[in-house]
Amino acid sequence: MGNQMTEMLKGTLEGIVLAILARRSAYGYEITAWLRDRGFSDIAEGTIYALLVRVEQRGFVDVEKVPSEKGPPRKVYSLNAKGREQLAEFWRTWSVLAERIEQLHHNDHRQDEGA
Amino acid sequence: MGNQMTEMLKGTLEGIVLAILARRSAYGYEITAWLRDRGFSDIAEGTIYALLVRVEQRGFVDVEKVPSEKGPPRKVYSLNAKGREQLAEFWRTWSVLAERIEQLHHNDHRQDEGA
DNA sequence: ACCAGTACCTAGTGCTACTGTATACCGGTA
DNA sequence: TACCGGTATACAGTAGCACTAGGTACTGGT
Repeated sequence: MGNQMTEMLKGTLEGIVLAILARRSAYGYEITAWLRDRGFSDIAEGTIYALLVRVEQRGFVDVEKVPSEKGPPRKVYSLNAKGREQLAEFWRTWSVLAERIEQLHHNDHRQDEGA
Repeated sequence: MGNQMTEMLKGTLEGIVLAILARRSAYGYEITAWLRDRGFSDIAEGTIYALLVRVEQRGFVDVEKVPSEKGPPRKVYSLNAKGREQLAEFWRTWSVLAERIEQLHHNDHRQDEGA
């Protein structure tokens, strides 16, 4: 993937996955496929699994092992209360950053205004 | 600073600084102060200097040493052509990411819509 | 002589995403 | 039977970035 996007995903990818899990429970392989369907073109599979381990260890999600007809058992993740709080915090941080950057973007197109 | 914001700044802080330099040339101490004035509350000084070294090594900026009446000489950075191209690339990447995330943010508030 | 403000620099740390590889289960096919 | 592709997870090693916590150096005021 583009190096720039890779760096930008740091700190946001976790929020993205939590947001997906807020809509419905899902397992790693599914999330990866979902992300690829949307524009997140080629997020490495390994990345998602590592992230899911992380959020599980932090207690943001509950896990349930569910047998699959098509392969090995799935680990289905559900967002819990703590995870929902974390997601809310993510949106707060994101909003602050996005707003400040959009301001810069604006000013970037018409130079000089001191304040 | 908040851990979340710290992680989110990875990959975006460079773009932010380039955007600042697109408006006018500046030196490290000045940029740090500027960022603190704006909402980027407590970005560490060391961070900015390290970042400036990086973008200089990549050839995105030109540097000029200017004596100061108030302390040691300043290293004034100016965005050059290559830097302007990098900044444009940054805005492209940012736009893609921000759009996708905003979509998620939207859907986050009214559940289920399959596609 | 000392301190605060200005201005810069650097080694080491922690966190995160990526790469590459390994494991395992299933169905289809040669 | 043997093999391959799709499904599904896991993990060790790598690279990049912001932060911490120092340090250097120049100026003016007390």
